[in-house]
Amino acid sequence: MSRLLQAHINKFTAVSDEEFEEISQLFSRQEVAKKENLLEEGQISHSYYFVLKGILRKFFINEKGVEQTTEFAIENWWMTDSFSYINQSPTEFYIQAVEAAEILVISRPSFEKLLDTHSAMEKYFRCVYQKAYAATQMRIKYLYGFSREDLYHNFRRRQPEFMQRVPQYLIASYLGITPEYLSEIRRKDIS
Amino acid sequence: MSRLLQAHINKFTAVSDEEFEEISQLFSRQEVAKKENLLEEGQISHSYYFVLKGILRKFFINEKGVEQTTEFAIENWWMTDSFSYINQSPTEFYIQAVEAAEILVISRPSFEKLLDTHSAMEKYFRCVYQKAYAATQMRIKYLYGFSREDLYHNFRRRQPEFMQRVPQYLIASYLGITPEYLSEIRRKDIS
DNA sequence: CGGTCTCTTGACGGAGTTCAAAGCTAGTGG
DNA sequence: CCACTAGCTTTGAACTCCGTCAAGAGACCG
Repeated sequence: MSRLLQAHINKFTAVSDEEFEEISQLFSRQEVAKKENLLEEGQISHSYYFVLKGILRKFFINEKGVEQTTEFAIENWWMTDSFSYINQSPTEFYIQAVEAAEILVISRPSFEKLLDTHSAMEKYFRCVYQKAYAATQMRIKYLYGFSREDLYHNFRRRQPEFMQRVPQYLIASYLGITPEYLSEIRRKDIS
Repeated sequence: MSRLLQAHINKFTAVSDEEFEEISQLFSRQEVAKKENLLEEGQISHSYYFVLKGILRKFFINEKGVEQTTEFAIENWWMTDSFSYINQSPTEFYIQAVEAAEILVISRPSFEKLLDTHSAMEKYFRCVYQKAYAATQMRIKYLYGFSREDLYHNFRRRQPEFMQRVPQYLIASYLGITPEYLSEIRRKDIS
């Protein structure tokens, strides 16, 4: 059903074709239109998403009513609001498609079953989380140590694919700066 | 040997006394003096630490030569530089005891063995990472959405134990503000 | 006690925001 | 396939939060 997920799992652990066949039964495939919300503030996060194609973003709305993007997910990335998912508490986030996307969805009960019946998946998700955690740690380091301008240059250098596929006001939103200021930074670069 | 770790593991999964006996063979106990470094910039992170008593902190030194604290760990918390630990690359961080501490240490080879021979531990660490990841996600949300002043009030409300046990200049370092500005914020609160 | 480490105070400066308005671009319907 | 509109990007001026520097006041440890 989805070679992409199978390949991703096999990067971290080994599952046979037969086992993956069983695993993939627990997922469903879904198309998401541009700007469609998969999750909205106040809801409880019941699903886990794996991106096959397209881009998702996670954002919240701050006190001033401004959208703050905290995470992008492209092909091969997992996405959910873990906090709401773990505690089954109302989320403070939105998950939205930046561009039309194709995803795999697994519900919480199925996810539990997945982990209980396939011990390889415990390992897989341990690795996925470990990596995601390490990445966020680095992210926090950057948020602290860098000026907004350096953040932009760093982002540009490390994630060039996002620069091309994501509109500028969303990059500003991800970097925690205003579109106006981002525009100013870019002007400096060119001249 | 350590009831604390056993209890923590049993919060997420079930291990018998006998199994825990085996598990605990892989750890060693260590005392850390105040201000002693467990890890220094440029080294490779070979160990994972579990705090039994006291406080550790992780920090890096930014371009201006200022220490930026990115994480505290108290009783029942795990600590390492995951990025260096996973990739076996030189770390950019220091890990230091804020106050005299007592910790459990497990080396990377032992950690691998732990995961390979005790499948319950895959589950345990999957849960630990999942939680840690969710916590960092929230942390990033706060770093974006809040002013430095709000960050302080939020920290004070949510982590009162740290307020009491950690000196103010370290809290400033954790919040990413100067001790001077933290002092100014506190003054406003009192009057 | 004496010295180092921590916390406070105040004047000044700069990075980044806010607000308002104008120029672009891309999608949509006729 | 063109025209129109809504959404995106750019510009500039005023303002604010927070950092820097310098100096003084406590507080803790030997």
